[in-house]
Amino acid sequence: MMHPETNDDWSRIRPLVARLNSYVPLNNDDVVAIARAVTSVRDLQPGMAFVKQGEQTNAVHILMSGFGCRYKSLTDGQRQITAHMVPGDMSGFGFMSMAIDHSAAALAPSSVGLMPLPNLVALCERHTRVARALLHASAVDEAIGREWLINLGHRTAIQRMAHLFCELFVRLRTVGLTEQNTYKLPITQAELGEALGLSTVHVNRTLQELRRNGQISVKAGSVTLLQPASLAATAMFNGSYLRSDTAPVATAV
Amino acid sequence: MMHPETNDDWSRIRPLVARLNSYVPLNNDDVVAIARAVTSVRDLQPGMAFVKQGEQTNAVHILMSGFGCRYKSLTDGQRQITAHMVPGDMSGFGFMSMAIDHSAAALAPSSVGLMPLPNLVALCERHTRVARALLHASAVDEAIGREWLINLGHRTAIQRMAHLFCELFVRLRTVGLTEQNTYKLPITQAELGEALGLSTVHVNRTLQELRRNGQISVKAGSVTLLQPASLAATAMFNGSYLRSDTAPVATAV
DNA sequence: CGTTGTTTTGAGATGAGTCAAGAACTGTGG
DNA sequence: CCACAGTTCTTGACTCATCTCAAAACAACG
Repeated sequence: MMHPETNDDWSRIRPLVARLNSYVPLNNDDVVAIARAVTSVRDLQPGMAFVKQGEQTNAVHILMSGFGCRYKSLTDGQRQITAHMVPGDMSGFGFMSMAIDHSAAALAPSSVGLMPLPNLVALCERHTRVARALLHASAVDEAIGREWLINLGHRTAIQRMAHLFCELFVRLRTVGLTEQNTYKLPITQAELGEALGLSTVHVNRTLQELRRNGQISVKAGSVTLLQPASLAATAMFNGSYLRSDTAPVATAV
Repeated sequence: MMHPETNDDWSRIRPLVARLNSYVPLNNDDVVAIARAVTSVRDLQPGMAFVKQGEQTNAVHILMSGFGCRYKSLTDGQRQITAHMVPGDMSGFGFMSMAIDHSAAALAPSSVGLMPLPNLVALCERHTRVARALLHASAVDEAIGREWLINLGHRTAIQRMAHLFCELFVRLRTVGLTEQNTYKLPITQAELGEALGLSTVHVNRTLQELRRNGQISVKAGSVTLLQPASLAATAMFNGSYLRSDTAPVATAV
């Protein structure tokens, strides 16, 4: 008979653990408990939704690998992406007896784990640190949403895009998915536009401008921040909202 | 010696209770416990902040009366309002050991109550219904944020404004602060613009258009929805994200 | 009745959208 | 290994929603 904690289980929850651990240091017990609370994991192709608007859910979805997003479909057939999901992110847990107002889907080949609500509750009760880390994570998610609001409300196309690249860099670095200043971003320009509230055409032109400025390079679904400081400056990016430390003014990127 | 529950205490938490009760029916015990968990109440003049970016807090703030907002200040001196606060709304509770990323202030003369974190925790532990209602409320707050993202990302000026007027109508009705199709909205056009991501000038012109269409009337800080259905249509407003019922497609407004 | 903040109007500038078409990939089957 | 179909990316020309600047009308308030 096989033990539930295989190597596989471990690597699967690594991003989640990395993220939570960045907020509240966890011990081995905590990590084992998290691994045990995740029941099933399923693989998704790009475009497949794992949370659907209007449904009710009794489990929390955790992105284990790949890349995803939450979005709302609009009446005119368009959609607005309201958040990106990187490995270690989970869908909010405030939707118990409520029809959920948005959908979530994979943007790249991904795997998604399920943590049934009872497991989550038990996990939080027995592992205070995990509970605090989860609360912290959800506070950061909210803060990200607020920053997006500023993006759409006050920033120009180039600022928005630069800001998104900075945000994703920091988030992916937190879960150990960056190499130097490079990370995988396997999404189309159209999808970028759906998140940034820009037309595909304008996304393209804006990307060109960032490349022309020597601020980033994009090839084969990978983004490299060539001049992180300059990029952060044009984005008016200050990463402190993504961090747990209480430093009032954090260094750029 | 005076009993803690005076008439005053009761009327103060009425909006909060109304809101929570709309999500999960509460009994008298629950209500009394909520009233007791609120320690101090303080009055604020327009413009005064009660949550400040960068601070840490060990209490939740509850707007008892008046009108407020959360916002982020930008480097260029502008600010983006990220959420309106109507009576019964509370500041998120995910910021325990964390520097908060935004500020909150009164937009009209308001009173704000404090609920220390220990009280909140005890309240949730002993009153499951209240805990569920609070979670529900915070899920609705998140949903509102997502809808704002769509506002800024995909809707035109007139749609955004119509949407905001619909949203506020439903939210204020939930806490019993509407009369017929009228509610108090004691904020300036400039402040409207800060929420909608529009210049003051354009706010003005957009308001005129809504008036010319006979969709709303605005006088002396009061808004009246003259043609709610028409307004909801131009806004592409569907209020189901504000409600607790699970009806898949709710009626407009 | 002046001072200050808010609303309204006008005119010109511009960032981003739309439409349309061509180029460059990507993967697939012969 | 090539040809083909389907995306995705790129470019150009034109339109338009919204912004900016600037000033006037109005309101509130001591």
